[in-house]
Amino acid sequence: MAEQLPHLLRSDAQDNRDRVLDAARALFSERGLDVPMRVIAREAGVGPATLYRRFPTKQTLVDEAFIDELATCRRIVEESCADPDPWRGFASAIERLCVLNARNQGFVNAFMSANPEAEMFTEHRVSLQRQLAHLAQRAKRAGALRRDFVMDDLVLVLLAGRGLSSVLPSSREARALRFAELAIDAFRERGEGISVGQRRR
Amino acid sequence: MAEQLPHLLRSDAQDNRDRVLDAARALFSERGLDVPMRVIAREAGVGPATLYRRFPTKQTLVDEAFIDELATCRRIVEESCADPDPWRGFASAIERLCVLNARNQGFVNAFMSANPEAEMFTEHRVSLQRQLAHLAQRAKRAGALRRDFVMDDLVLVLLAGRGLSSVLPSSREARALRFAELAIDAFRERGEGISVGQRRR
DNA sequence: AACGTAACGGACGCCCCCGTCCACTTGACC
DNA sequence: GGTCAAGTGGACGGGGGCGTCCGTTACGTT
Repeated sequence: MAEQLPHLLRSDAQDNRDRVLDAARALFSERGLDVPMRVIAREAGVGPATLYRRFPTKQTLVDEAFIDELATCRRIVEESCADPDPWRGFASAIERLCVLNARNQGFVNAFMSANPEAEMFTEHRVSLQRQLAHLAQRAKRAGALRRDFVMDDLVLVLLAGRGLSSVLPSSREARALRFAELAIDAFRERGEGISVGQRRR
Repeated sequence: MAEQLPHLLRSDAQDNRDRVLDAARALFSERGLDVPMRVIAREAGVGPATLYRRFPTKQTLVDEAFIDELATCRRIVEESCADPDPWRGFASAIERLCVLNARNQGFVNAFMSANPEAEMFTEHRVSLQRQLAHLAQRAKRAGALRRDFVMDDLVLVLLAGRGLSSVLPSSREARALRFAELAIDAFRERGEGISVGQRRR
């Protein structure tokens, strides 16, 4: 996590850099991406110039700050792929991604849609999307995932999860879990009992 | 819609007021609430001062601009309550509210959470919430709505619907419909293969 | 047509945010 | 301990949004 490439930075510079990243992570997670750079700098106990020297643009800082979360994403999806039960793997991926999104306000915004020029993100995005697609296809083949499921549905749910940002931090996690539960139920293939009122040609 | 209280405003003033409201509605719907007042004024073909004279604060403008949508909300919920089929009423309310939210970017933000001091909104909110609760209870009693449903779930879905703001306007409506479909499926009581839609005891 | 007042809009001040510059400080190496 | 480049933070300029002031315009009434 802490950068330890053959210490090109002076020790105090490295300290400050780490403190800035910590502060950025905390604030981005708590309040979303539109936290002023000054606030991050003040929180980290450095001046604005120091912050800007390490991270020339706000985007750079955002990218660096969320590298860990990105790794978490990959781990979640990989563990889900490793689950022998296709449906449980699929469902647990959704649940854990929802919780992760709820915990980090800014992450989905940073990852999805937002910045098209962040090469690092797009690269990981396509990779993640491929794994998720595989996960979904496996679950569908097992007959557990609704037949009309498409990948866009997953994006829809993940994007929607962003909407519960406004709830107060205390209940945020519980909300995310409930939301995931509902989403998973929505995706579950329901038995042969065909319901009226849903098929709208 | 157009204010016609015994014309206290001069004709040109009334015209400008209407144009401002039209522009505000269009821009808020399309781009969300964080549209600069200047942009609204320019779009309406008036100066900033004129705008601020009619609507002393941005909040005032937002409130006025969304009065119609609020009425639409009420109508949707009332029509759903009037539906003899409990589940269909509940489901159609969700679907239509989702579409309405997708069509008007800023509306949910304006209505939910956002401004606690907008007395007009809060008043309507509690009233709407009561009706929705009735709708839900009726559907639950009919055995069509999942037993563990709570009102917070509905808020969750409506709030989440806000998250699909980022998709481009073209596919927005289709997304909203699909999202509503998923939400409705999530809420449907899954059970003994009973077909919902017609009252099943 | 003339007049008084409501209405208008360009210009202003204020604040917040971004990113940069520069004179001062401090860590690291001799 | 001395040296010096790397590092630091306060101050600056630019941009944009909000809300207001004031000289000018034009409605509508007589």
